[in-house]
Amino acid sequence: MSEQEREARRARLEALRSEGVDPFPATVGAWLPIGELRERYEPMDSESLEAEAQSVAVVGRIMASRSFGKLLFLRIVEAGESIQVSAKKNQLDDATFRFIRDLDVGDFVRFEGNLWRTKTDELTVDATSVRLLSKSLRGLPEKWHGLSDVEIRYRQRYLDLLVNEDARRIAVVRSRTVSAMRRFLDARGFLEVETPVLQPLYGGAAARPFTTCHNTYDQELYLRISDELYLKRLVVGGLDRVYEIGHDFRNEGVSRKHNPEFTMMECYQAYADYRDIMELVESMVRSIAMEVRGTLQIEYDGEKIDLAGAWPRIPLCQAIDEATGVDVLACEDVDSLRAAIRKKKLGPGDSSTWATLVDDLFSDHVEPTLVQPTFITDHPVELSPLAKRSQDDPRLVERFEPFIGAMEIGNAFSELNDPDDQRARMEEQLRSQAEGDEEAHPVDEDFLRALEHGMPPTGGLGMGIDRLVMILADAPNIREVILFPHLRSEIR
RNA sequence: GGGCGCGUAGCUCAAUUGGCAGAGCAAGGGACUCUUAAUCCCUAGGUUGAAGGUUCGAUUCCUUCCGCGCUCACCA
Repeated sequence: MSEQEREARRARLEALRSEGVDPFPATVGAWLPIGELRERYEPMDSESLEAEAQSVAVVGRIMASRSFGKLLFLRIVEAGESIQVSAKKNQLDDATFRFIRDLDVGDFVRFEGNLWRTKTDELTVDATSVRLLSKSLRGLPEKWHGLSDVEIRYRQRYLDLLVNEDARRIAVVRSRTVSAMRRFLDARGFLEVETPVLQPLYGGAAARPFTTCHNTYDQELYLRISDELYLKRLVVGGLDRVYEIGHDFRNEGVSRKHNPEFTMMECYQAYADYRDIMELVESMVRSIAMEVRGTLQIEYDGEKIDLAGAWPRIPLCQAIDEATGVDVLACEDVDSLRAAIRKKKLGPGDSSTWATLVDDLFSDHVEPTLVQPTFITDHPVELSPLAKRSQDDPRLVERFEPFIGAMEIGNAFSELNDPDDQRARMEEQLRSQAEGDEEAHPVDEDFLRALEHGMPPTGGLGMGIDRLVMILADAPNIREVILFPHLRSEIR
């Protein structure tokens, strides 16, 4: 039973206490990082180590132990680096030897000792003294097969991180991705800002929000679905280049690509348009990939992906035409487009509006093919209430979405700064909301007032950090790149 | 939310047609001074996710519920 091992460990804990040993001491004492130790001593052979005869101190968590009666080998890990520790009965007093022998896998310890090499040439710290740093009361998952139960891996991520190298690797890739992104944006003169998560009105994306309530103000609030409208207010206020990295919350289903709470980077650049932002995305992804992976040729889901160079720019309607033979721009209304879809036998075409039919065609026939980095540009205006109209075709907007690995990793446009057009589009959204579209935006009068004060021509970008990390870490599921992904409550 | 699948010891997995729930690792005891999945001997460890039902008998068949996965819908 699970109790069995825990009782044994508790018994040892009590035994230590009764001997006057603090199982959870406050101080550690000086120690040498294992990584540094390896760097310094790995090149040295047995004789030079012996000649050096210098005592070292290491700390770490015991991950394995093997006993030969009068000789013990332990493996300790600290900061992802590990080293072997030996304890020899004939070189230690009885109490110290017994103390080391009775340590459990999982305990944190500090050893002092001398370096030597075993018969198999392994660099090893031969312990001369030991100090317990923290007692572990539960065993680690199995050492050979490891931990593969997906539910435990997500719920008890600390175990996953301890025993599965890949979990640790992905966490590192994620951290480095975010810091590389910050460095890139900072270097381009962007200012990192923070805007409200709790908002009286939500907007900036097509999604249903989470709702909450402020008790003392008796005020209904929404967890933000995007940062967009606040960041644009800052551009109105003269912060010409701003970005924010934070969580957005969308009250929708979960999938391989969707977590209800996810990390978004949004940036806005005044005096720029969506073409400038395309250049920014190409440069940023290249820069991050070089820092994180050291190469622009990566593999995702078994496909080789080349992040170098300029990415193809394909207008959305053209991409649909090429994939399906349906020229959506030639179909003036819902009915003619639906007729064209049925004529090509591309499915029922049961969405209710022209724009959503276009969206469906794209999702079904184009998106799965966008494995190499690609910009899909010039979306229908109905799908993009916050983007500026295209100069060439008023039915389209200056917008693009970068795709990698058949996954949309961002969304960008020349920001709509005409307050009257913006008002008209928001009111259009209101009408579709009345018709049952639960994801339509409400009208944000405060935002419209800001636009009336004047916003410079601005290019804006939102990028899904989780998905970018999936690409860079070659992770097939968004839950692998989120340390604590959303799961149903364990306790009902 | 729909469909399909899964849930057995701390971990990884077995269990014939419905017929006494088992192994390896981990744990406890013992042997062992060169292991790195150490080896060898012994021991203990289970409400088979939960609750019902069918049956002489259920891990196995049925129903409901809980959780997880895949998938569709939703969703950028």
